[in-house]
Amino acid sequence: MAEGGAPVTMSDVARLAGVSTATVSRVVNGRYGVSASTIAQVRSAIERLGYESSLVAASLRRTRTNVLGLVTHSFQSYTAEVLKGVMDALTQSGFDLIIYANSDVYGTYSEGWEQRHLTRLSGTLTDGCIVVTPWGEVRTSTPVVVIDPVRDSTVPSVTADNLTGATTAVEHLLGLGHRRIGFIAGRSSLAAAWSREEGYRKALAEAGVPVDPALIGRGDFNPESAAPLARALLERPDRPTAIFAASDGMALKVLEVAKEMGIDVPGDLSVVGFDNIPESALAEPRLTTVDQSMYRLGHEAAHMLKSLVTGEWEGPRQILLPTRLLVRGSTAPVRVATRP
Amino acid sequence: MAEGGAPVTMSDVARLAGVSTATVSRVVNGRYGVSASTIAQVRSAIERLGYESSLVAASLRRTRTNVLGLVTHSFQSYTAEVLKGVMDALTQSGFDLIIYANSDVYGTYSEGWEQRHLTRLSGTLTDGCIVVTPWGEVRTSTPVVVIDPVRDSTVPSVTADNLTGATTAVEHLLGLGHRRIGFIAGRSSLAAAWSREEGYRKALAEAGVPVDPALIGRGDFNPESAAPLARALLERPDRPTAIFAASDGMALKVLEVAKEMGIDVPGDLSVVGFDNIPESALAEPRLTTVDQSMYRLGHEAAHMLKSLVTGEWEGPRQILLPTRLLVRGSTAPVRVATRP
DNA sequence: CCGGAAAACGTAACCGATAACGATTGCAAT
DNA sequence: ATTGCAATCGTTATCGGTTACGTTTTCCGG
Repeated sequence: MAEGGAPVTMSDVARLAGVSTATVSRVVNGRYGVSASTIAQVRSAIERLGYESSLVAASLRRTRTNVLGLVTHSFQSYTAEVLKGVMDALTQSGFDLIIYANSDVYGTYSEGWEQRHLTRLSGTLTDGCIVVTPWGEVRTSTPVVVIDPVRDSTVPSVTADNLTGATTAVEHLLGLGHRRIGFIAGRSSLAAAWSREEGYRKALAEAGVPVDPALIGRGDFNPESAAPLARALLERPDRPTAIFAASDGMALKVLEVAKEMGIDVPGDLSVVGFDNIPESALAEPRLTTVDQSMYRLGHEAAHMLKSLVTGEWEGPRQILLPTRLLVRGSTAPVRVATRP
Repeated sequence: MAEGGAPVTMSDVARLAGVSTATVSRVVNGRYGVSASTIAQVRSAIERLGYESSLVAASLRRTRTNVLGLVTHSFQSYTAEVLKGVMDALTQSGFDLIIYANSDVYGTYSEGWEQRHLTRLSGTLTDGCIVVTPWGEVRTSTPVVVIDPVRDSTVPSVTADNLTGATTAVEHLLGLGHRRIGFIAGRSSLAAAWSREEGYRKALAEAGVPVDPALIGRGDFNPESAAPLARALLERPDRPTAIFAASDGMALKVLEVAKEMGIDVPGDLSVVGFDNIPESALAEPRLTTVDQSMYRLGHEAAHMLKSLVTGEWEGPRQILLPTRLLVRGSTAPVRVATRP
């Protein structure tokens, strides 16, 4: 290794090879119009100096950069899954990936982060971007695919089928005999949160169970927001026999609160989450949840963005991916009615 | 949202505000020498147009960009932990983070990836870079901190105390009465792999147990590489009663092979891993392993890089972080000797 | 009312590369 | 020996900002 001095630029190569920078550029990009001997000269100079072209300078002038961007507000465990899916979709595609994360108030949702990140990247650096779970709308001059968009968004997006997933989850609880089913909602501006609530209402409606507004708590997907809501639900005299939380993070908080309050899960309370984050399989009891494959979300989003950039996208601009109910240890048949 | 046309540039702002781009630049960067009224004009124009400065263009001319880079060859679950640590260390620090990943042969170690990624970023885009588990040496013109460097590297680095960790792991096995302890090594060019092997040898030496070369298999940290090695070890007539694998990925493979061969873990065979990846807690039986906090590795690396960039680093350039043995279900006392 | 310094602002070079265009060269056809 | 057409290569403008430097304006005290 060498903590080498100034970075070697294209003009360094040009000088050593005795040609102009234009020629070096042509060689680097394999363009037509350079003689074999000149190519050899330039290549040898590049080799000697250890030159590598600057992504920044190139992207400033070029229209296409063959780099896709991804912006996210934080790195949770599911983010890694998304990234894996994205990378697998990009393998051998010729597109590299740049992920941008800014440093103010990491982990919390500062208004407009997606827009700031996006404009930082999309000016010239990237040909298009994937935005993971934005907090608001996004506008850009290059193609964008959103994973988990906001409600009523018309931006190209990839989402899990939250409606069906939530419906199935609640049907599972109904099938176990539960009738008083609490719900902890996510931030309603997000399409995912809204659909999950719709699924909850739909399943109840189809089973002829009236929706009790008192059993619905309004969280924001942040696990911390769920604790007081769970407590409030469980302290009610007519407390629910089951709780469906709109995210695993919040569901795990429910488990925690129940344990604190001495409520046995799944004996006294059944709990269902949504997402299937890795931690949910580690919980005690293991959490019943709706699996949305983050890997697939990332994979599809990357595939779609790639095609959008090259202009060969034919399919729909809003993709819905199936979900799957994972029945684990946190749900059980309701106890024989103890009501008067 | 709006799929707006061309991105708005600084000269657009200048034109609307009736000033030169130099003045806009001064306002944007809060530099001295602009009257209050002009500042207001420019700000209003920026607001109206929704202008945001291009990271690319700025970084080309500027020396400092306040962006740090990170390069990794793939996104495993531990990568997310590292990233969390990095981001937490960067919160409110004024440094943003850019992660670069290229698309050829994702997941496999193509020679020299770290160097390619690095030069893509370090030309002008970033002030410094973190490299996660490189495959070879790295040279750059900007500061670099390596997580898990190669052997005998002099680059600033952050590493877990692999030697002590491995020693402790083997001592744990010795304490359970094991004497024939197999070892599956990692790729020896990496410092981590080498130290873990040293720890193995050291613990045996201190216990007066001779090292049997036949009990050492040479893997490369890739889980797949461990399967045939484990099989070979376990098919021996004098097979080991315990196996220490240099990584959890490989240790999990050992569990798999043992199950295939009908060998009971931990009854007939004890297994210890290294890393404490999330999956190891999910295995059946749960894997005893040495925890190296990926979060802390990332956190320390980011902290160090930040200080190196600002030139205020005082501490050592090679940091060693403590490890912790997690005793779980895959280890048990050795069965009474069945030897003749 | 004037001189002069400081404040405010514009001009132009520049960062490292690419693209459009023009200039030069070589070789075959006329 | 000219002409014509490619192939080859250099020159220059440009991308979107930043910055050194020069010019103009403002605002004092004398």
